[in-house]
Amino acid sequence: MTRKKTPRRKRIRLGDLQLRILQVLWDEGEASVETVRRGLGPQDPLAYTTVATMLQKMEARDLVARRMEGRRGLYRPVVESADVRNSMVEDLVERVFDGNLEKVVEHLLTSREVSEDELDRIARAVAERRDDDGPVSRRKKKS
Amino acid sequence: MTRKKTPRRKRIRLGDLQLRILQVLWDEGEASVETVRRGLGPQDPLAYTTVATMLQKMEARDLVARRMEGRRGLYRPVVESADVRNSMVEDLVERVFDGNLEKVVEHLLTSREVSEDELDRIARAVAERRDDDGPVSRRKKKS
DNA sequence: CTCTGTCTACTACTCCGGTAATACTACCCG
DNA sequence: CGGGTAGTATTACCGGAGTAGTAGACAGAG
Repeated sequence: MTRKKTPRRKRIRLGDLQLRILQVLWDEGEASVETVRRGLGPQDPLAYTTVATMLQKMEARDLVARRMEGRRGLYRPVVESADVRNSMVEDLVERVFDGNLEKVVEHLLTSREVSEDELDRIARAVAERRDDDGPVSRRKKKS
Repeated sequence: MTRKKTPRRKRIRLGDLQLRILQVLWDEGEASVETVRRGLGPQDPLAYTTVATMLQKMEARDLVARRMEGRRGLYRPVVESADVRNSMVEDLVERVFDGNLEKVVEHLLTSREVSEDELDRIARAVAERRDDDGPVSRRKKKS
């Protein structure tokens, strides 16, 4: 594939905490360590320094960026949520389902309780996707 | 019947190698270290001991079981592929998509190149699933 | 100007996946 | 019989995630 259009097509693999932190940052836009810490939820609160350390590590890996405001650091996500999701899904599809998309969907449908409702919406999404793209598969969607 | 067969609903999280090893074992049924090693593919072959070590670790974690045949160990998968897939998918859906199934499907549909063909098959799967669910059980999920 | 609380920086430690070298053991072959 | 071969067991090491303590810097309260 080698698409030059996307510069950093690096597979991103994140741990739990990192992901949760990013989620906070995506919500918040920019946040101090304390804000992030709070954003992680009240249950089983982490030490301030834990969050700080993690953020540092993530900065080192260019997952987030820091901007100093006075002597306070404000963190901002560098990677986009879509990219991360993408990476992780791709990763899974590849690792577990051998890259086979249908297998995944099928699995999703059979392995969980799926409500009529959900089924409906999914069907609709598929249909939409279908005429949206017309009978052409190789066309790149330009939205 | 006591409690050996207890449906262990434990989330399984596996690394790359572990997953690949399991895949071999699922295929093979039962395999020696060497067989597994070969099964991992000719490209970038791992040291025998690497595979052996990994298998040991996995045995310790009850992912695989070992049976001695003479002085040779034959490994057999303990976890089932469906369970593992399930775990990993669930994990992802939860971690990344907040448990929202549609989001996943939608993501799958928009983030990759999806061929007509695939769309077709997916649509069919959904439809099937819907039918399937009709007469049998009208179960609603927790909304 | 000093005390106290907040923030960052640095360091440390555990656990696990991955990778492998070494060392030991038993078997088969010539 | 003796040595190569195949197998196991033991041990080690790295990197990354996760968790946190401690030290140092500074700012605002009196």
